[in-house]
Amino acid sequence: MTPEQLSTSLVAALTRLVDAGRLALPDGVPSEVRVERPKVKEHGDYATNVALQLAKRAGLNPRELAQWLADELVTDDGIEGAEVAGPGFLNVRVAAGAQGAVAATVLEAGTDFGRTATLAGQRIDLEFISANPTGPLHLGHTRWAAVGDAIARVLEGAGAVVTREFYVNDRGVQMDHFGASLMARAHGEEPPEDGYVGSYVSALADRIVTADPGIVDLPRDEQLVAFREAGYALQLAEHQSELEEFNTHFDVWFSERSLHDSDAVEKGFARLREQGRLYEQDGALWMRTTDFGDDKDRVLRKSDGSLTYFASDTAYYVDKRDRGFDPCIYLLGADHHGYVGRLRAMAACVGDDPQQQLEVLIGQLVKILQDGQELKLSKRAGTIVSLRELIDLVGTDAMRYTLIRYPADSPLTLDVSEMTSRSNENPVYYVQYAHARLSSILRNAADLGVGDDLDGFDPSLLSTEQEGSLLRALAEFPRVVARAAELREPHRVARYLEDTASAFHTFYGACRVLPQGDEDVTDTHRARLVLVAATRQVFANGLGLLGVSAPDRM
RNA sequence: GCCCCCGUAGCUCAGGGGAUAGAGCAACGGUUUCCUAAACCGCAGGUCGCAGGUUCGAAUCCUGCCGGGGGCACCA
Repeated sequence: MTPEQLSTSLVAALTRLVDAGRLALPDGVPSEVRVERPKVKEHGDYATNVALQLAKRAGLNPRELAQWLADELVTDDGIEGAEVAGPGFLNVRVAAGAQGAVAATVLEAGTDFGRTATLAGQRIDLEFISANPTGPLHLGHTRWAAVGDAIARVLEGAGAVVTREFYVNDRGVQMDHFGASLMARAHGEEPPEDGYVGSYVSALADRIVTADPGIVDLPRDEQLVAFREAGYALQLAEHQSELEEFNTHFDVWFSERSLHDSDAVEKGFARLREQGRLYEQDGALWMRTTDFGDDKDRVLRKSDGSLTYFASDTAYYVDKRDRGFDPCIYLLGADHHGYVGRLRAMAACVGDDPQQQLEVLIGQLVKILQDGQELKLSKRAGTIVSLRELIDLVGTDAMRYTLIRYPADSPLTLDVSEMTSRSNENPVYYVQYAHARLSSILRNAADLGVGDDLDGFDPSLLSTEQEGSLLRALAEFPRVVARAAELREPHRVARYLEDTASAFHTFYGACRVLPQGDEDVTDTHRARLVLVAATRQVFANGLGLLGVSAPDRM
């Protein structure tokens, strides 16, 4: 019996009470009843507070209503007992057979266990990182890479179709500063005042000159462009290969220039004009974002004829919507928080509902400590902890997991020594180890000729406390994934896996799975092996949602 | 001046109306003739920033304040 099935039984019980005229609910029977896993075992396998919530509306005593529900519920074969407790909680004990059947449910679903249809039909655009191609990806980008990618995986787990996009700001003055800095370094000069000074600039310049020695002899104007374009190409390629190595795949690398090369910007303007949100003043073209709560109108085309970043952003959004995405999700760093208001206003200006089509997730910044001192990250100053360095130091799995297991909207402080530690201080090993241990049992079982197939599986043999805890943990997985997708919070999956790993390790310590010595293979061995196989499946699926590997050996 | 995030164990952080507030790390003690000890078991650790309010019930929701981080505006 899964929590979903219990919830369904409770709704059915409520419906029967209403149909029998014993219960009157002004708002009707709720479509879903929340069921939770109690913290203490005296409170049963599952508990619900539905009686407390409905009693007032129904004009009843909560305990009385809970008792009626209990009486209805126990007519179900899968329910062993139901008791009223406290002010009106209903504590439910599930029959061992019904609970053990969860293992079979998991195995039958296989890699699909955990997938739901809660977001089915949605086509979601998820934009994240979107770093300028003027320097390496750093720790902040690394957080969005891990979290953004995990969000995409979780959304897909809930049935959505997701496109992951990286917006490349390859236009504007920053690019020229970048080109000028590369050129200066190639000539052994200091970068200009607004230039980039990190050591990576010199390294890039060297690579460019090595590949094309004649570049330094070009006229200054041409040379700057040549350096800019060569540097752009190298930096972008580096972003792409590093992110692939970090197990973060983008479906679309969207160039800002392409918006201007096509008619996208004009299409954006046309949309705004249709909506009556465009006007000219002082020689500039404005969007009337104040119609939708922005604190001032925004310039799209300056009086000198050049287009603002916001013009690109508007065109980009319109382009996404024209490609059929709903909603468009942006994952932005807290340093871009001031941008949210005008993005929302912009979406409204083109005729969308910002509550529906546009969603901005603000991620707080990451701090990194080394020897108790904060490492200040600055592309300009060249003090960068880059994605490349992090992958080399910590490894993709540990780095991804560490970043994903915290909610993105909570500020995060990581310690270099802790992150670089490959010891068991890192929770990722705790979870991966569970998978490795499970795999090992299955290998040994194969050697002993004990099958984990479902023929003759007797779920009622999984009756110990530890087996029950583990089964309930497994049954929780689909709800966790659905909730993580709904809230865009993949850290819930990581925390869930940690809890489930604990339940498994405890089970492992208490329950012998395989026969010892010359013992005969019993149905209990076989049942436990089914449970082991099911548990391994959940870890594999869960780690997959985080983009973290599930090793068979450690 | 306004807006957003945060404040929970010594440290890093979960929990975001429900029963006795949790995990990891750090500290202390124990467990391996037996499926992976990267594990398990035990012990210890808390005015959930402060003050009001909402209600059967608040760490959780509302208001105010304090503290930390970030953003916008203003000034230049």
